[in-house]
Amino acid sequence: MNDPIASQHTSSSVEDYVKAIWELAGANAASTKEISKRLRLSGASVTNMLGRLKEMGLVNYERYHGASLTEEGCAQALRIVRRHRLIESFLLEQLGYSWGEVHEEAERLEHAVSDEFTERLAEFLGHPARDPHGDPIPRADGTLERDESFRLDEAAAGQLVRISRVNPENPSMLNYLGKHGLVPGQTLTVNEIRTVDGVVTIEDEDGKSYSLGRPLAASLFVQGVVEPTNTYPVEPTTTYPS
Amino acid sequence: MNDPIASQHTSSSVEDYVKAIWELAGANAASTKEISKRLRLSGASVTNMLGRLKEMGLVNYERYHGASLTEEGCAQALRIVRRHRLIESFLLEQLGYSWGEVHEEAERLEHAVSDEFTERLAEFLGHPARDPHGDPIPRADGTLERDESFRLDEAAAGQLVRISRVNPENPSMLNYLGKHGLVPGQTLTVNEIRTVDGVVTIEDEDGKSYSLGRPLAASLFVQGVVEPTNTYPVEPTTTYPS
DNA sequence: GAGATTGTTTAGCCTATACTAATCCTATAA
DNA sequence: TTATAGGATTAGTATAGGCTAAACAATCTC
Repeated sequence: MNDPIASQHTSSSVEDYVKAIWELAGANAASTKEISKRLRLSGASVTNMLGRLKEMGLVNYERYHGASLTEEGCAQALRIVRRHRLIESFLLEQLGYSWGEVHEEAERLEHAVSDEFTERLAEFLGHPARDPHGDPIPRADGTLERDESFRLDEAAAGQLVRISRVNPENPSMLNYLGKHGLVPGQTLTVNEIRTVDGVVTIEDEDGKSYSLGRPLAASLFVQGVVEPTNTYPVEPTTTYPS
Repeated sequence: MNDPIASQHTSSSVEDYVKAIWELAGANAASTKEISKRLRLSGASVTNMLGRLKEMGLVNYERYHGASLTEEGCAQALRIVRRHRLIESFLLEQLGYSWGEVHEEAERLEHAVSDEFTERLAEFLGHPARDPHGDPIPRADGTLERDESFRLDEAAAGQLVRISRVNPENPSMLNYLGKHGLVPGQTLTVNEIRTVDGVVTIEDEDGKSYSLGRPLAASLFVQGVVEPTNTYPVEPTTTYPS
């Protein structure tokens, strides 16, 4: 009577592993230790599951040498990440969740929703390209926007940058940054980078300046912005680009 | 490392049993057979789980005599039903699901969403009192609107009735009824009830008439409507009731 | 190159939840 | 009052996915 008919869903556990490997390593191999730390499981459990994932064709795995995603595993990871980021967008923008609350809920929901739901939600939200943290949302066809951003603490002093995304790992940081308007889209000038302790001093568009400790600075991902030196008048276009 | 901290969620299985018992029996006892049929599980599995549910204090259970919900079990069932019906409302009204698709998705989601999510969703939907099938949505405080409706095939010939809800069990019936506008809120006149084969003939507000076979007629729940004979002008009120 | 350190795997176990087959009750029908 | 049919339970088993403790491999240091 155990009837797996039409179950497009692998188990929640399997999905967690695949996603974790994707987040940890992308196309590279993730070690047992890394995975066990991230999922808060014992190493033994991870070893065990990696064997199973290999059987399923989701990872390449050789003992003592970590695991990397196969093509299929990677596709699966992107499906989960797409679900996750769309759900986060919905929770934040429509249901009024705060940045801190959102992650845990999305973490549970991402294993329960169908592809049907996901695509209808995407439609409902207007097919956003990025979630509220600024992370790109994988597309339904399994492609993912290339991300050119780098950590704020790797910027150069004097550089003009725009916040492209915020590491969603730590809710209290998220809330802090959100409160000060340090959210995706904001433009900042990097005033000083103290390599000794990692403190980064920045100035926002209103001229307010902040000193961010290393953990905060490492949570902010930015892209370089080229200050236009010569501005030519923009030719009027006949159509209105969105 | 198995850490059930702060888990307001009982397992999905437990929730399914509790909900099934509620739907089958309300305050009465449900038999092992009934439960096993509804959940599509073997009788042995059900017996086993009923023992466990009793340990948890969710049901009263004596072997060979079925199980009924305890107060706590009932409260839990109502929480799940509330989640289910709110989710169904959202899927139908906001995401554009059809009546047939909605049930399965809600069935999965109801086990994944938190109370936080549920209440925010209720707010988002404007705190509806009934779901799109016309079923009353249990309130956050655990109370449930009394339902005065009866099955269409138990109406009297000549009676004027209003559809109050539609049994959501059978998707294809739902779709059929929906296509013909036989949805909650519609007013009908019962023309004839053939007790021999259970066929009910009705007439809708536009004068169109339908013959419904027994299964369809038993899926439509209606309330009697009293045709106003004397209409008095309504006194104006000084406050605007919502 | 020999330890020492740290990460990985193996072995053995546990729980939740399902299953089948066999047995046991209960209620109904004669 | 008893036979019997059908529902309920028990016994034994399976699978997924965790765990700990102990053994093992790889790497880093001297």
